[in-house]
Amino acid sequence: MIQKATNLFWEKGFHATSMRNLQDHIDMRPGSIYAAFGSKEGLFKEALKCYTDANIRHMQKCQEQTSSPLEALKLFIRSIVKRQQDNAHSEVCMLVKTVSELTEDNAELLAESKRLLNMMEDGLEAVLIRAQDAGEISSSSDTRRLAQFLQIQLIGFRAYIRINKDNQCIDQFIEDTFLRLH
Amino acid sequence: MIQKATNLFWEKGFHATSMRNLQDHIDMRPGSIYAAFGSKEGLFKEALKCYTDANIRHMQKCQEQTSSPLEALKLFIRSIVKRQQDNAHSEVCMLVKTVSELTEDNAELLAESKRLLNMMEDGLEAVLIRAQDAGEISSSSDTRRLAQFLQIQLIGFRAYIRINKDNQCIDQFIEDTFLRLH
DNA sequence: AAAGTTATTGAACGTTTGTTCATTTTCAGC
DNA sequence: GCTGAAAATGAACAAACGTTCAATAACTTT
Repeated sequence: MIQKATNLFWEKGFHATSMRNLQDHIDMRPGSIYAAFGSKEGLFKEALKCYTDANIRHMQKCQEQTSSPLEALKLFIRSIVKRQQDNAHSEVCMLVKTVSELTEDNAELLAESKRLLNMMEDGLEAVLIRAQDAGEISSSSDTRRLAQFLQIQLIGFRAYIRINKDNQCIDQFIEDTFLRLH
Repeated sequence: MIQKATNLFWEKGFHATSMRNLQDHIDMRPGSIYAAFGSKEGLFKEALKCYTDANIRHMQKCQEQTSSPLEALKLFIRSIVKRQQDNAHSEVCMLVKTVSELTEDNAELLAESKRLLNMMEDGLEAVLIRAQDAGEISSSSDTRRLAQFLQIQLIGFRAYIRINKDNQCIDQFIEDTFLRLH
């Protein structure tokens, strides 16, 4: 049910999603929603959490599929890109979209989105450190910097797919990105 | 006056900017606005044009400041990044923000934003071709691909600054990006 | 200066917004 | 099966939304 709300918020954004839209989409009446979440902002905050949790789970799934941390990272980024390419809506990352949309008028949600994005970056770095321990990348590499680099690339890729859905150049850019990590 | 409207739309986004906000900010009454632009969408479309024109002019200014096309590109990207770092609002590119925010409910504005972003990419490629002619990058380089690459990097940089305003890592990433062009 | 044309005004319209709350329904525990 | 707490309902609220238009003001032309 929070899942459904998350998808609607993700697609339409915070402001363009009305409580009526949500009521229809998750099949709940206003009273119940407000009893459970207090406000539109409260529900949105829950959606941000739901979205981030799903992404962290996805990252873990990727790590379980291979013993190579670097391969897991590639799998992670490739699958996100592929899903966006195949999906009709072709949405960018919900956290990035939120950080882009909101202002200080919704300071708490804005700060929370930034916090979750930095959490995702920490997750990337954790895998990069494992790659370093496994000897897949140089021990002299700055893993924090590499995580920032990957974060920037992924954000850029997803925005570009949103703009030019049919352009298949991204697959090659992903390869190039990982060549640079070594 | 369109300038002022552009700035407000840029900061708050299409949906969060109300016609009342605009009336106050540009000091016009609803009747005049609707006589001139027909609708909120009409005014927003004009704002998109205004924003893009300013960016194209900025690119041209950068080219006038140096005889090296590659140096002009670096100047362009660095100045955009710097402005965003110094500015209190720290907004991402208005066109990217709009593409991220809007759905098929505003199909025309969405398509127009994508079109303008591709126009900007064409502008980047034009300078890259000049760089190629000047021998600054290999004649075997795919300038279309390089333009896509730069576009992706710039979008990623600006999103990252929006998330982590104080993190100064971007300056180094810009240097790295241009090392890769040779 | 009068007449005609264009631009500006701001009150008002019908919707839609986020939210509330008295009422009804649901479901334990006895 | 009755009772009391918990959850769900949906009509209703004030405020804000995008937009319209008769009335007024400001310029042009003669």
